[in-house]
Amino acid sequence: MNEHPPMTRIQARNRAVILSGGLDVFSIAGFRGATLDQIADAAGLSKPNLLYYFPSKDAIYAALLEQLLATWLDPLRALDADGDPVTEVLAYARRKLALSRDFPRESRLFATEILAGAPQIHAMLAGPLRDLVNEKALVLQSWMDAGRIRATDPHHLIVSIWALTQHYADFDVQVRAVLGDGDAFAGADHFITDLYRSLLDPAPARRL
Amino acid sequence: MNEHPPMTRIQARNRAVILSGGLDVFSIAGFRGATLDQIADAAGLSKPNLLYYFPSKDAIYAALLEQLLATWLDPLRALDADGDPVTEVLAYARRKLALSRDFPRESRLFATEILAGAPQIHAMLAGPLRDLVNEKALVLQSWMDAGRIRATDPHHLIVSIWALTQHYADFDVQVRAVLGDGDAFAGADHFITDLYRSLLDPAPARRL
Amino acid sequence: MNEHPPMTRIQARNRAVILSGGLDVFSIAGFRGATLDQIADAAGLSKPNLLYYFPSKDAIYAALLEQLLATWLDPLRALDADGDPVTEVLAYARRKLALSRDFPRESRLFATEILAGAPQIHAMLAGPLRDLVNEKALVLQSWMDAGRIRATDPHHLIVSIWALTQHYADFDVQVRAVLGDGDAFAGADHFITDLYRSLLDPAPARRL
Amino acid sequence: MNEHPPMTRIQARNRAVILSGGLDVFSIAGFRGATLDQIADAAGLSKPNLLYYFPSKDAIYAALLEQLLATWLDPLRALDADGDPVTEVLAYARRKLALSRDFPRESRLFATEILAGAPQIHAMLAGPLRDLVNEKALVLQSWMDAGRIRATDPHHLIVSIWALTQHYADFDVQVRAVLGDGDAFAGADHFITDLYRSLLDPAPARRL
DNA sequence: CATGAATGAGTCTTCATTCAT
DNA sequence: CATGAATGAAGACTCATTCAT
Repeated sequence: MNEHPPMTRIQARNRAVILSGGLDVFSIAGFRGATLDQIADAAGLSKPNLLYYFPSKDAIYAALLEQLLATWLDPLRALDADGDPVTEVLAYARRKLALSRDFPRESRLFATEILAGAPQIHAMLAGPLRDLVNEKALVLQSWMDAGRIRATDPHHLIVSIWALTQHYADFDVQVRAVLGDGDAFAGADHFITDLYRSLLDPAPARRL
Repeated sequence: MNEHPPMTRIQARNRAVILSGGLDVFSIAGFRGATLDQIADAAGLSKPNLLYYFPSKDAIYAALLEQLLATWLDPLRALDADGDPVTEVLAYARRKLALSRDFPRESRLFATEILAGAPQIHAMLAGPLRDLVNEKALVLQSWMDAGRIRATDPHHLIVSIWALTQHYADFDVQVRAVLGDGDAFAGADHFITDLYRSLLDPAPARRL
Repeated sequence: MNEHPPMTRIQARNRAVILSGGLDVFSIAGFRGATLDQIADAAGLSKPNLLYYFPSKDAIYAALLEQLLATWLDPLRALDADGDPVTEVLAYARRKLALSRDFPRESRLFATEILAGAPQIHAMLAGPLRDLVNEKALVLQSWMDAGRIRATDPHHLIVSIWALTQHYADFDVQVRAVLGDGDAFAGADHFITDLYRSLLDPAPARRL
Repeated sequence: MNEHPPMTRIQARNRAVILSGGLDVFSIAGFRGATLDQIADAAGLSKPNLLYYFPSKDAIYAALLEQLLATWLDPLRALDADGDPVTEVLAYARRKLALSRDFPRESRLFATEILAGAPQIHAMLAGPLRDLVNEKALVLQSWMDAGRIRATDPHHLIVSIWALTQHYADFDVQVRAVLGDGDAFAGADHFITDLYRSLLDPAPARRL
């Protein structure tokens, strides 16, 4: 089942530091803007040693994206058709926001890739992502049809959650410049909860 | 008052053509990813000729950002403390969305700059932008205090409008992959209007 | 008819010196063994300037081979079915030998390419070269059938002429070590003439 | 007398395996074109292990050339001044051809070395080889003087035998492209025998 | 105003070789 | 005896920029 020889401790460690260094650099500079020198510095390894573990700059980038995509859709996948509608949507939005808070570099990596036209992950967007979104949009639609949440466009609802939650990671610099250097995520959590509860709650007794 | 010699028609035209080409390229590839060759191609000029009109690659980029920033805050500036609160906020959001629809390259250019850590425009973020946001947040707060819109965090309200509206330009590739190639902005306009009306309208007779 | 813009004098000159420098280096070191630095030195240009005129190392090599192949088959093409058989064959061998004498670098370039497995020119060998050899072998065969030259294998006859004549260019170092530094080609010319006259002349009054 | 410690069976086997792998690679790619990775692959050993048995890439190459030169001159050495002249020369040419047939990699290795200017074996060419050729040329000359073979240049005679016989190994790719994939050596043997009998036989009753 | 020519400073990648175990 | 790990030096190629006309 495992086609590769077992990884030694050194291999595992070095691949990890390289990926972490790569994430640091790629998430700020994008693929083209990043240099192997920067990544090697960030990883604390020499440049040829980098290429001993990964065959090329592309391979590092590809490994990072693969690793990212493996978990990127998890929050949406967890949206449960059998749960309470408002609770489920709010929980999804908060999970997504927590992901941005805990993995801002990954979020920015994703953003740079999308901004560049998604050369590496276009297939995933048009395939698995689209399918998952359509599936969950049906769930949302069924809830709306049953009057359990207010009717609105389910696709745009999902997209709006992405936009809002990722923004706090991706536009971090701007957010901090405007909101100050405190924890923007706590306030964001409140605001986003408030926002989607207002939109979705069919019973307008809104304040908690 | 005009320190530069008067610009000939050719000069004006070529500067414009270069800036447009630069916008094409920078907005997709980012600063480092863009090359003068690509910009020259996009502008239909030779590379040395580019550098006749702008002293360097940086200068083209800086000129684009400057041009962008000159109008970037206009929609927010236009938020009128004397207008009807809900109407004003919704109008602001829709103006911002229209800007994304009509100037997606500019939006992406701004996004790449922010993602890279805003090396060129940090001062503007921490200065004029922050000041304007604080000023308008006070307006929003006064409306909330007067019960004319529902109470929520005015800073996050503004940030959320940025996030939502810019997302449709910046993450265009992803949005199209998920929503299809139709006009996402029309649906976004409806959704965003609905979303903020739900949040803000103090009288819960929400449906139109 | 001419799809390229007309070449300036500088372009023509620089392309020529690059090709000559490339010939110097490739013919001794082979493709892999040659470096752009060596070629740039031989051409008297900077390395980036080399790549201003040719897009890559491969392109220089390919241009040299193309130039070579354009004339490589001329001596054999000139073998005239209507001429005197012995005269024609001897003249062909002597033309080929003269080519080796006058263009030893080209001969060695061809040799290194063949020794490496002919990665670039295999198609030419299996196509035009094979066809031409078959055509001329038929001519030789008809002469043999008519008793105008002695019967032997016409294909091997042609191959042997290649082997003998090219050897004096390709194995120049060895030939000089054994024969001394004098003009080996003069002696070769006599010997080769003698050799093929002996083989082919149907009338055994052999001495001249 | 034996300065080296006795070689274990593993040592002997691995040195042999490395030399064979090196021969595979060097004979196709030349010295510069060959990489230790390729040789290690061909030998089925790891790269550092290669360098446990040979101190450097150069050393492998040098060992191959040394091994080659040890037997390279044997066919010519065996030319017997006391034998029948025509028989001796034909036998020499056929031995040399057989060597090319049976050891084509060695022949190509020699060719790449000569084409590169014989940096490693120039001394051998100008010394032992030259001496041996001169010695055998005297034998040939004496036969000519005695009228036992026809008079021609004995040095060129020897060189021509090298050229013809080695060509079938070194230019294998070209020969196969022109003659087809059959056994070119059988035909070559006939042709070469015919060629030199025609040249040398003093009694013109030539056909067998 | 425009462009062909040229280059120094990178940037990715290869590779022979060394080190440590 | 064997190999995983590491690297300095070099090599092909890119690119912003300068020069000359």
